[in-house]
Amino acid sequence: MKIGQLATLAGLNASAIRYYEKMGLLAPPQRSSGQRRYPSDALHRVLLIRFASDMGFTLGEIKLFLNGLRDNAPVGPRWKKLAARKLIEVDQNIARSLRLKTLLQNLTQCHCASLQQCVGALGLSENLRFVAKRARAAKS
Amino acid sequence: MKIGQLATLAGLNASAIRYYEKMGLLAPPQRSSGQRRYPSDALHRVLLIRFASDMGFTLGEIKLFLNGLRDNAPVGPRWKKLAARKLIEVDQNIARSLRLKTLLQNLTQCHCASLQQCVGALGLSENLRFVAKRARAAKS
DNA sequence: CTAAAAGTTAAACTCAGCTTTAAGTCAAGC
DNA sequence: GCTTGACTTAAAGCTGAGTTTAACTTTTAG
Repeated sequence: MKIGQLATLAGLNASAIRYYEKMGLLAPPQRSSGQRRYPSDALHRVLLIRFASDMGFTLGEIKLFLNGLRDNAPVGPRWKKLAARKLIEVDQNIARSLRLKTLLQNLTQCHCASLQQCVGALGLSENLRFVAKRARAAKS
Repeated sequence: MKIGQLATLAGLNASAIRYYEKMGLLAPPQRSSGQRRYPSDALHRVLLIRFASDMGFTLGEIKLFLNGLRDNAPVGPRWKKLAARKLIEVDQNIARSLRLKTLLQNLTQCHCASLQQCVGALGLSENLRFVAKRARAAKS
């Protein structure tokens, strides 16, 4: 299979496939007069990369557990550890998004003429100060 | 107030304040022998920018409704429209995150030795193909 | 008075995940 | 055999929201 076909089947650009190879996620395939020729199971591998990427893993993380054969730890436990950590991130993201949603709903439903009025009316000024305080604390 | 104090109170770096000014979100303040001197209400403005930024608005969007006095539309309705649109994005983000959470939970709880086995066992292969198909469709 | 801390600028750098460009080589159809 | 489309490379560009750097000036503390 040539790179264009693989890319089409995976829903990517060919440049993305080459990028994965360069980043060490995809083994360099055989070449036929300079051009890459992929075995058919390469598609599964690429789809797996896309899948993990869609799940929020960085390419670095994906590389870690796809090429982890040289490490001592078995692949399964390491992968589960990664997944568990990502699960925490996802949960935090959900919690944050829910808070944002509440705030946005309040803001879209209020009858103020300006955002500044809204913020005052909804008592968000304290929120603002709190956020700033936390940011200051986080920096020190 | 000098820029450092404003930055500290807002929980930002001074460079961020200068960046906001450069991007047109913050009016250039008075200067005293070349240095910026801010009135006390500048803090409120900066906090407002941070607040909106935390809510997921881009600086471009924030600029739009903070400096929108030259436009015809009143600030309130325009802001609400933006907020409503952002609300949709937030909802999509939540939905996506919830799906990811389910997948990650399944993956962390299964007993496969490798991710590839997991994907097979959980019937995610179809998912992968579906994702690829959607990606192909989205490109055409 | 002097040294350190905080201010100034423009321009370059950061992060991730690619895409685009330029300049060339190879393959496929007529 | 010729054109067109697909492939090759390295290097540069893109996005957003700033940060960092370098070289310099101003303010503040001792």
